[in-house]
Amino acid sequence: MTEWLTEREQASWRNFIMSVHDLMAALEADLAPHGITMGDYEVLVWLSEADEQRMRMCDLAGALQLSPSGLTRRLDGMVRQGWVQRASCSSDRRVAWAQLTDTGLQKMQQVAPAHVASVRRHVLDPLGPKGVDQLGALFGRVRDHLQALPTA
Amino acid sequence: MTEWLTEREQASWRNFIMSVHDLMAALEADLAPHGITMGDYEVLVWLSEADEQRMRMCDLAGALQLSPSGLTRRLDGMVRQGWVQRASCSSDRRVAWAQLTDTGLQKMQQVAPAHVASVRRHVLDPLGPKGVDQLGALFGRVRDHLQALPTA
DNA sequence: GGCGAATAGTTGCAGACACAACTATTTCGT
DNA sequence: ACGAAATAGTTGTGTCTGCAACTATTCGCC
Repeated sequence: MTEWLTEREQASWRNFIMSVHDLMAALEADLAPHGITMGDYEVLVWLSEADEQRMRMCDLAGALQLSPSGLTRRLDGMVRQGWVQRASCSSDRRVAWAQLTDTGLQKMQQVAPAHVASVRRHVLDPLGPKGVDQLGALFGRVRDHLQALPTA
Repeated sequence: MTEWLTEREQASWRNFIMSVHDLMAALEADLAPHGITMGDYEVLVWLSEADEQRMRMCDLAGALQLSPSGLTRRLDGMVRQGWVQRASCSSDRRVAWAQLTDTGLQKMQQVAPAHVASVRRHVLDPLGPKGVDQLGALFGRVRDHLQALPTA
């Protein structure tokens, strides 16, 4: 309840805040030579894991933590590249399916090893197994806490 | 060196990735009613801690992990609000100082408690002292590792 | 059954940011 | 001491994203 952070708290917090930016930049940079962004890659991953390799736009937006309009435009680009298709839903004509194409699946399979290696190199290896478990536990707690008060 | 992540690794990694987005959004949302963004707030913090409460643009950009042009525009906005001033440097006429104003310092002092409370609420409290130390240690390792290979 | 509310998606618009190109100034090698 | 290279900052441009407004469809309650 104090007004300020302790030295320790401040050091930890800044370590975190400043690492995140560099980390994301490094992952993005590792993926760039393979001709895809993290954003598009994540779409491929979610769709590839989904039932029939397709998702409703709104569910996909939720999974990606993206606004509806943001997803619309991201998908526009991916459709242009032939990685996904839009398909209409017969049972609910409001929804649009985002459907992974064969090309998209191939792209994902082609790029995934590089991304996995990148995550390993920048995060998992430096932290070690113990550290990775800690990471998961810490952010699990943060996540639970955040979801407990979504609109506070 | 495996091609994929283990279940454990995947769970930890996704916990992290998805938490970060929500966490930043929550911090931003807590600050918004006070009429300032995280980005501008961080500028105020850095300047308030700096010698004579001013920094060279390039140093400030580095501290904020922002591109030169990004900082130029952010400062434009903050100058408009009267929180900072630009000043020229007599010893090196290439550099522009970003100088915190009294108004800017007051603004920072006024909103800081809210931000500190927000960080406590969303991160430090859920993690506890042990967790906070772990957080700092983990990202210290990530950060060291990243800085070891800046342009790889 | 029918009308208001909720939900799915897209589009217009504005903001934040990075990269590239440019100017101005300083530093360094010879 | 002079010219090339490095450094500091700004501006032009394009991309990504979110919010607000809008249409279309479905759901729920009377």
